[in-house]
Amino acid sequence: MGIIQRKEREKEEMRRLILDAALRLFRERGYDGVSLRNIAEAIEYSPGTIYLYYKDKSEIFFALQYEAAAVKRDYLLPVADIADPWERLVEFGRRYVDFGMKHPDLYDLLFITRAPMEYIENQECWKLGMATHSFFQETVQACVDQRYFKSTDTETIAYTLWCHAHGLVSLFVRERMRMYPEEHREELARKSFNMIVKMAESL
Amino acid sequence: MGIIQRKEREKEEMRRLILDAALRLFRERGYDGVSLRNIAEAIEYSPGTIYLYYKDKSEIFFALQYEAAAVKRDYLLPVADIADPWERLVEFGRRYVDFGMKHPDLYDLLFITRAPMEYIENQECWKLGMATHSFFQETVQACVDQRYFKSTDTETIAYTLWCHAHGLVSLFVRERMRMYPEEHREELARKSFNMIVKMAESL
DNA sequence: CTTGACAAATGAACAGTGTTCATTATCTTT
DNA sequence: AAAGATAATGAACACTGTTCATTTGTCAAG
Repeated sequence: MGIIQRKEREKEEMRRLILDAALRLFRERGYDGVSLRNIAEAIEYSPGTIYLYYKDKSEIFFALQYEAAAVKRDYLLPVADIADPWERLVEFGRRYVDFGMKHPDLYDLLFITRAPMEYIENQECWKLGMATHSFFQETVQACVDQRYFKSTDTETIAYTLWCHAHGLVSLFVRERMRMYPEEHREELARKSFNMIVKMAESL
Repeated sequence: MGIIQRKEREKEEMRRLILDAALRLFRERGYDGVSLRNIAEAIEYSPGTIYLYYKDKSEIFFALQYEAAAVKRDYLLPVADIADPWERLVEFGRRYVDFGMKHPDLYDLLFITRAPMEYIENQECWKLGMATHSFFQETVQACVDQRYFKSTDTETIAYTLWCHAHGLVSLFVRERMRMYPEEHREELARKSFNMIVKMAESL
């Protein structure tokens, strides 16, 4: 009975079609700048069809947010193999920033866009994000355990580093670096990352 | 000839009425969550009337953004009197964060909300923001001149500190701290601020 | 093959949006 | 009081997210 499987596959392909078009449009014009009719037109279907696959516009957003979280996890996953906690931490940070710079639209989806956050916490996306955050915090804890820092306040250390990385990326993503010439921005970001690493070494 | 003055005053009062209502509504439901009809209804005028005072919705936004920049400047202005550059810098940071925490809606307007940034640069708001940023950078420069830091890369130091402060505030403002219990968030932010100050001391 | 049943896609319709503008009402000046 | 200027209106336009009766397409049974 391969029929229902084929149907399921076709449904999945349709979802992909919708998500790909939606992401491309969101990326270009932002969530609010894109209408469902735009998405429908892009995939050459009628507006009503989309509602057969996603119950409303926000669910498309959540689906994309989940995918963004998955991409981010895959981006960060390899650092788990690094044995030394300090090296693991630095590489984690470097990849976090790198992810944000290379996928500003996904980063925006995950950490900046206003979403009904109360509803999100029950979702898979939240679990994924929490897992990553726990891994980060555990890495900091490992550094603390091995006396890499003078301070032993793991939570504050982790949070402080996150603040810097998030600030770095989100100023970039939301175009608040216009006082720096375009071609210097990336270099400045890299320098700043190296600086916070140096600062953390003597923390 | 008090008439045209009174007219001008009335026009100004009308603008105030619109901006106050708009800010209140934006604060509650966000820029996209508020319609011009909502604003019109709130001030008990017809939708068309608003267009006699602001040419479109985004101009209301820009007016509010300018006011936010002014509030922020007034918030930060007093630190100019602090003679010691290091103390001045720390107090500047403290007030910057404080402003963001106390006026999340204004901070959002200034540093997070997606706005047609290309158009903004010619506006008064941009000048105001640039002046503040220059003051910040000059303070860092003063610290560098007096050998408060080992590093002499003023630009990167200033940017790094800004990244942290902005990350701190924007994670708070956009509700990405839900993994920390509500009642601990402010304390964590304060601890993190103190930590970055300590880190900067040995920079 | 044809038929009947089910699923998928449609597009008109509803209530909302930002914005414009001819019309109406109000106030100022003669 | 009449004429002129200014302010306010609300209907209208093209858009939005969303729903749903209707049409179209697919596939198994007779």
